[in-house]
Amino acid sequence: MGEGGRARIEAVTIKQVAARAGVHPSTVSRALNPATRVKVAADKAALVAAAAAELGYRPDFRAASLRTGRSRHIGVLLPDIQNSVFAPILAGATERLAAEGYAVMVADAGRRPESQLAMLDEMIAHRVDGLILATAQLDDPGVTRCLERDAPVVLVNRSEGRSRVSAVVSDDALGAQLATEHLIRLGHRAIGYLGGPEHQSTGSLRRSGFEAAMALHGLTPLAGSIVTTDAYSREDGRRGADRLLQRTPGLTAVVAANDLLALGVYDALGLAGLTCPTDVSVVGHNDMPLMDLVSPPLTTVRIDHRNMGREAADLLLMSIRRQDTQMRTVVLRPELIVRASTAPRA
Amino acid sequence: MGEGGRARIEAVTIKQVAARAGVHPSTVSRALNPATRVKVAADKAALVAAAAAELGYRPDFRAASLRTGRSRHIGVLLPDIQNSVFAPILAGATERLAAEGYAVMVADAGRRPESQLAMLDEMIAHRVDGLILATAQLDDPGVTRCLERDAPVVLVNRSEGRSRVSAVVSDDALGAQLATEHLIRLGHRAIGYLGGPEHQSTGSLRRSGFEAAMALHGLTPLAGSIVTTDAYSREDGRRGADRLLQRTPGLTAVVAANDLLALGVYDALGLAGLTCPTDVSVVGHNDMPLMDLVSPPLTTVRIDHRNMGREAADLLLMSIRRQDTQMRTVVLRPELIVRASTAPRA
DNA sequence: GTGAAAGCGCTAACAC
DNA sequence: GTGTTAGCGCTTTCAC
Repeated sequence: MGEGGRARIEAVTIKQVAARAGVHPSTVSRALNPATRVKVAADKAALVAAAAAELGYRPDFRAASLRTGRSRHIGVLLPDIQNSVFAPILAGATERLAAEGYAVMVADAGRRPESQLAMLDEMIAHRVDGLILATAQLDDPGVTRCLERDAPVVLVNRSEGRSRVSAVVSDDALGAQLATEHLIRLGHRAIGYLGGPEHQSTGSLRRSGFEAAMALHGLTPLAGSIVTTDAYSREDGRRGADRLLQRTPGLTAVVAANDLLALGVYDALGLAGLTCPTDVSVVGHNDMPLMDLVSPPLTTVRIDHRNMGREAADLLLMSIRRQDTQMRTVVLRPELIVRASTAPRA
Repeated sequence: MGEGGRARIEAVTIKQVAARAGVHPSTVSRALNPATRVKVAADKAALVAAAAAELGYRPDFRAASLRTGRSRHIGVLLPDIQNSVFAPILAGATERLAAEGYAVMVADAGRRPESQLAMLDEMIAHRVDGLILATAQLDDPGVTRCLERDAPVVLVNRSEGRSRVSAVVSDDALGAQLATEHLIRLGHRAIGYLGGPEHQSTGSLRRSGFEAAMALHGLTPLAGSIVTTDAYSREDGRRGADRLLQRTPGLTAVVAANDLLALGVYDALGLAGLTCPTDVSVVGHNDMPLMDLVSPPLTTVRIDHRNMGREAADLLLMSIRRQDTQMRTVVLRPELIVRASTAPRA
């Protein structure tokens, strides 16, 4: 590659195009920008277009950005790229953003707030025009930082406690309620709950949904039948389910706050010599890919994460363009997907 | 947010820091850059650091980039963000890249070469310092474009036919061979092959591996027992397996070029009233997440995709830094993971 | 060791 | 409608 110098992407400048077309650089700029093309004579515009095409000219967005103050970059902060919940969110967001000419900077920020803040600062240093955060906690320092920096920001999947910024989330309480009522309808009474981190909206709201559904049907959770975990992982799910089974032996069903946790319940049941759904019914949350293929196929609550990503991008673009300065929360409706991990109480 | 103007991330400039510290902007630049810090007096450096911290100064990478010619952006082109093979690749790459101070621009480029080229051009317009392509075909126009543009590029997961650029791939032929020999060892003779797209290295090499293994053991594939698909999807897998079962009724085992295709084989077997592994053994390729939980747990070939992403990032960084101008191909060793989808021939 | 000055490639306000 | 000019925020060569 190249002639031995430092590796660098070759660049044709606006000046070279101008020289070739025999016009001034600003005319080239105007001719190439759809918004200002009307200001330039048709024949010159054609000349410019031809010259640009011949030279393979691509405007330098960095330079334009420096001048206009808009980078056409959006930062997306994810807690875990490999968690399959976030892939469709990212896909939905990039779909919308790319269509609008925005480039997407992605960071795998991890679970620790400090590392999340560091990556957020990094993105701000790259002068992104706005941010989509999938990392929010109920009280989130990243949101505070964005507010300080006056950076347009939208939360996705998880919301904040005090609603300081726009967010796109699923109705997590409703989802957990649908899951719980499905079990109640199947005759279950001794229903355990395996929750996620309580400092995240998903963890807290889904638990509320479970409790609300139980109360609504005059049921009181048995002592020790609500367990929360530190993270949404299969391993944490297994450990949590172990505790649940040990503390509350009579359980005939478990509502898990997340599919990964539900798979952990499968693991724990297997280890305890129990069978799902014969001995214990299990419901998950998210409807991750392949949940129809695990054994038994998981009854769960489907969330349209791809659409969630799209909506978040739309909200962010509106806020960047100030078409709408309004803070708003979009709540998507989840759907119960009944499969074979739930059965009538024996 | 803000005082009603257009949304914009507030910026503290080097000038403001200089004014506050009572020094010249160039001194601030030198003091803040680790490489040039030695050139500035310790007391002034401390003054600058304090001023920068107080103001919350973050250098504008775009401006620096314009000046230095290096954007510290890397573009990653994926054919499908939602395919779980690419998430760990992206995670591994961002891990390395972020550690080295590079921001990652990601694009979901789709399967069509035209859209891939368009997104590639977009990234080049953003003046990325280099590119990681997970989209490569055996004859890839994107690679040609990068070469024309003199853009540092590394392929990941899929390689090119003529090796024009560096790549990090799994030994796909070996993987398919391991899978096939495992079946042969179990006594299977009538082994079918369900392949992926032939214009991709994975599709072509895995098929060769299958054929090589068969030949090595004196076996000849039955007529019609090799079928290829247009895409690595569960649905294409089901259709392909239908054809396979119909054309070659006596098959007792199937090597699939990919886990998704293998799951499609499960679907087709179910539809045909056959059972895996009792009637037909199945082997996949990739060891996607959850393949241990599907029913039956899938015997497959594990590839360390996260490490693949890391290695690709490393190779790219070396090429950008010209520490090593060498074109090189890193071939990772895959590993056979035996689970319950394969059994001795009945 | 530090300041002055130029300039990366572009856009936009201004002149004509 | 087109050219001129200035400048976005930074780095880096050149003086001193």
